[in-house]
Amino acid sequence: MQETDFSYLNELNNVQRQAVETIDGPVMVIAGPGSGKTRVLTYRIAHLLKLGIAPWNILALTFTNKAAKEMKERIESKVGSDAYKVWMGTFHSIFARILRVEAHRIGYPNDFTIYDADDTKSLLKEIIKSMNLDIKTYNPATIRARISKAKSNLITPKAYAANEELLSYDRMQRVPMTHDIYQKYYDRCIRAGAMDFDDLLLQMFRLLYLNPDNIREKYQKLFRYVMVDEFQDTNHLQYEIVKLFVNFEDSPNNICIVGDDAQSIYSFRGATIENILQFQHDYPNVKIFKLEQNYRSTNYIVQAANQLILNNTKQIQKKIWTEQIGGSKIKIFKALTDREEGRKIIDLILEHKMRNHLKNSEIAILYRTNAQSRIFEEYLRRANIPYRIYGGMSFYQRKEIKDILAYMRLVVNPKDDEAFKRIVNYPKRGIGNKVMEQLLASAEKNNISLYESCFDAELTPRARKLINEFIRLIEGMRDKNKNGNAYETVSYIVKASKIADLLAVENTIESQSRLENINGLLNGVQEFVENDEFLGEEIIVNRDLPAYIQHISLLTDLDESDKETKDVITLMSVHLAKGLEFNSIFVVGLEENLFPSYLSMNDPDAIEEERRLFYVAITRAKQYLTLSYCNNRYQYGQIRSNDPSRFLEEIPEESLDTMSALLINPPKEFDKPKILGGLKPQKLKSSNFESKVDISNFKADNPNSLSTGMRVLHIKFGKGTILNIEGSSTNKVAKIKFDEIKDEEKRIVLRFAKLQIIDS
DNA sequence: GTAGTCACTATTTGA
DNA sequence: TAGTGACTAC
Repeated sequence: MQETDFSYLNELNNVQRQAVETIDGPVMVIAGPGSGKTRVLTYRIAHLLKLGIAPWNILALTFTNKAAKEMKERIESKVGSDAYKVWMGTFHSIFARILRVEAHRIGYPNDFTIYDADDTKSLLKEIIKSMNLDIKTYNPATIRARISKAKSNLITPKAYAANEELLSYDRMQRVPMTHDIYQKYYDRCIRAGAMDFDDLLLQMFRLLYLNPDNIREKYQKLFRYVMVDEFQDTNHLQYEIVKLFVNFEDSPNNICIVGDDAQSIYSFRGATIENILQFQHDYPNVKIFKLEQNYRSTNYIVQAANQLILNNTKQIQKKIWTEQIGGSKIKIFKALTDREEGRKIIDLILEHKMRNHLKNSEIAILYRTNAQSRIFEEYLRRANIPYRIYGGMSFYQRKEIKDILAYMRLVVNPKDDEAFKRIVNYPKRGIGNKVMEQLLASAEKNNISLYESCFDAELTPRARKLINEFIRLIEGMRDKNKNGNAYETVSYIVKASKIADLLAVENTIESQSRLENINGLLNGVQEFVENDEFLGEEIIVNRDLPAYIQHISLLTDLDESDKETKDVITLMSVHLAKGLEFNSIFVVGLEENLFPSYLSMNDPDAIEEERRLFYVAITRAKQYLTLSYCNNRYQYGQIRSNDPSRFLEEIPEESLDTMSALLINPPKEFDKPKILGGLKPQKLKSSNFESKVDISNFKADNPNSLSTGMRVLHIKFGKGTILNIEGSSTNKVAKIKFDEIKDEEKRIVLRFAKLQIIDS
């Protein structure tokens, strides 16, 4: 090792430095937004390495792959490639890796598959139906949440069935059979060699707790230094696992947790701030460091955040501060409708970019629910601003990808019933409900998986023949996998399954893009196969198909982000934005019943969580923060009107740009001045923010008066030129090139379209 | 067994 | 509104 150089410690402020240097015993770091939390964690790990601790003796658990990846890269820049030998990753991915080696000790195959939310729901549905229960009463999504919560609280099916409190709750909810469903679901997962997301934690706990072959000691010895990021987001189960790693006789209790109670926004999935309080109780000699200096935002934003969070009753006292005085005040915009909100925000972004010389990548639009993204997407496209939407449908959730993935899963683990169900008749091979019912009955009778039941189920000759062909297909793929690497297997699957052929024959824009996605998947597999990966003491050379499947099962949309570092505007939910920062942030849809969500309205605790969520939203902004709301919004197909969000009132007046009122609609609408933290109604102008298509003046012309070459206005696409018109009188179709729609011209059916002639 | 139609309903956040 | 499930016709 080179001459040890600790000069990097000088790059830290006082508290940060203490948190980094206190490596022995329990440590708790309470870190406000933008206070250098990641910095502390990365420097701390780098420091441990510099002190000669072996990288594989360090366990660092995060909540997102992205956070782990970023930290690894930052540690690498300090200490080199040793960074990659640190056990660093999400709870789920680290535990999945351990279980891939140890699962056989607790009744699962090491090549277990991971059931995602869809798999779980589909299995629950099957179970509920098989019990002759009403699928509407027993909503699979609700049951899933219930089971997930039970698992997060270490309640096994047996414990559930013995828990009078839970049972009576279920009776009150008129779903008394929930415990039975849970038991059946649990058994079916084992039968299928599958773990859901919660099982990755629960089975990890079981492994350590049951302690076969003294396995617990092995990991207690290995992980000499344990760190947990975003501790406020851990649930009970996660904390219990961490304690099993750390607590043993004569343990030095080298555990460091980092978190911010004010940013706890995941209670819906079982996270509990109680863990932070409990931690102080469990480790009375804990050393606590509070990072309160904010290096991210201007004072207006920091003060607004401080004031806002004071409205919560439950919190650890702290006050964040910044040296960055001055800057832009917070702007608030009001719109009449959700569409107008979209239009205004995009207009504002255009102007904002010009005036402040911002790149697209410095701007983000944040919203409470993913459904809100559509309107912004539409106006961004119209304005020709490149953007990227996170959340919603991710690459690995696309149908074509999940189909291929299902083949891969069945190849690796033939007991995977959910994969089986998905592809047994895709592409169509004449195996329908009838045959499926027989297979299910046979599997149930013998307590075997569906695939296993294929071999000896009694079937009609026709079905027998089809099933045998299917078995041959899958066995062929399995052979391929035995001899080749993951890439070769997946290429073979794509070909042999005939999915690629099917899409090629279809030959639509849709199917083309599906084919491209499949190619993208293949490239991903190849990349995975070629890249070695470190973890622990040795290089993980095992880049096989099971490893790949596991890898992508735990990926999220966010993890794809830096693949293309294009200059685009970011659109995402506030939840996803946690941990990120942007120069300019737009938080939209600040209305009662939306943000805060209507589901939290009657629950003070839930309102506090919504407030923390808003706290997270505004503290993402470095320099510019803009908030908006509207009176009327389309929701579930009807217009609803909501009051402005209570959170707007909670922003201190000193932080607000009163000039932004000039851009708000006429006073007539402005009937609740108190909402804006004391803002008075003023003479207002809205002309700056008219859209390119002014809906109030729009008047469609008779389609028969249209002809080639005319300039027309379309209510959705804006101005354009008619290139030609074809078809008979009632079915006329016009080809129109719109000025602001890139690349293709649009084919517009005149019977439906509303076009106004602006120039003939 | 499959494809197409119609009616219904559930509306948050995510590893 | 959009996605899903049940039902019907082939």
